[in-house]
Amino acid sequence: MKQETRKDEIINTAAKLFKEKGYSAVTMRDLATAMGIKAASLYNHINSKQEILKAIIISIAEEFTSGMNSIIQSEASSISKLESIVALHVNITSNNTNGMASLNNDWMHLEDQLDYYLQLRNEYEANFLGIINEGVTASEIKNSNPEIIMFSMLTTLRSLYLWIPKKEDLNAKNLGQSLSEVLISGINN
Amino acid sequence: MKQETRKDEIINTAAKLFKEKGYSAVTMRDLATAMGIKAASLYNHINSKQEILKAIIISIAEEFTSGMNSIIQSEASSISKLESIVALHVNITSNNTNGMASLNNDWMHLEDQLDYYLQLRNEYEANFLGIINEGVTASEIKNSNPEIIMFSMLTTLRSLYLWIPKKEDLNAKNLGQSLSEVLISGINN
DNA sequence: GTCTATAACACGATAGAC
DNA sequence: GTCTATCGTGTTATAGAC
Repeated sequence: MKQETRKDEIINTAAKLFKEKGYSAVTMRDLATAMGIKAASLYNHINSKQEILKAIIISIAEEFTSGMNSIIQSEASSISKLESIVALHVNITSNNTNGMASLNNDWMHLEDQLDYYLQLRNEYEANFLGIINEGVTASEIKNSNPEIIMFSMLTTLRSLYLWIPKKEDLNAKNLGQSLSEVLISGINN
Repeated sequence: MKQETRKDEIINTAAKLFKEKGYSAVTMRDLATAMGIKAASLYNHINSKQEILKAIIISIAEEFTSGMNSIIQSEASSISKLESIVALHVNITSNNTNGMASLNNDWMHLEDQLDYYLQLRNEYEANFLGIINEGVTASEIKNSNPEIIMFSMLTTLRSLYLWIPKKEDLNAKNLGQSLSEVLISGINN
């Protein structure tokens, strides 16, 4: 575990504030106050507000891409791959709850890196849908609407950042298992 | 169908812009440009930017409260009530896709009406959870974690505004049925 | 109902002292 | 590494002409 630099501290504090009010509503003065310093002092560690947003979002997006690549290269069943995706979201979100809020809500405020982010997101969704379609072909998954299935799963997983902080008693493994069961097997008797 | 006033036109245009960039990132100049007028002219129809946000969010929140009250007063089964909740979200979101984005993402920028909004939201979630708990007691719903069930369903339903505009071929009734099946019966064979 | 002009203030970012 | 002071610009909103 590398020790946290002052720049990391700024980025983590910013992520917390961005979660509460969104990127546009958080000023550099807000961020400085939360750090206990003056706004001008922030610029000794970072070059711009935009750089902070980029640092938060792109690193997480690349984590998802990397995790998805491992999953699609495995030879597990489609259902098992979906369970791995649930676990991937639970793990990344548990480790960076605040950053996930920016990824979900403030990606459109990326400037230089917007196209790159959208590319990663589109690839991720295409891989996700591919797994579901495989599962339908293999009769592991019901032959209903694959896009509705992906939409339902992915929006639930993307919203985990809102919910994990309230449920600290559930560890990541248990949460992943419970959530997989609800998403895959449904809720009715 | 009452005819659209200039004020309604401003509110609807604002909702569209708020969906794209969020309340804080949309300026009165942006809004005026989208309307084809100058920023100062907006103030002949509305009193403040805040008033626009309030008009968008509170009316939708009250629609949900009203719909939920009808559902809990019915004597349907718990599963049937959940299907009605899905239909409620599909209907409201279909009729006001842009406004749903503000409800989900910009409620924290409400000033005077923030407490009222939070009260409506908390009551809605409590009623939702109550229906699930009833279903568990009546053995209609699996005895797993009711909060995870609510979280999963509600976050999917709250994200419908992102998805409905892309799927104009599906009408509200079909979408509601397909989504109910995925959420209630799961996806596996 | 829309315009031009502008008030009053907040914003991101920089310069230079310590 | 943090500060004070400030630049240039953008922000919501108002005043008053047409």
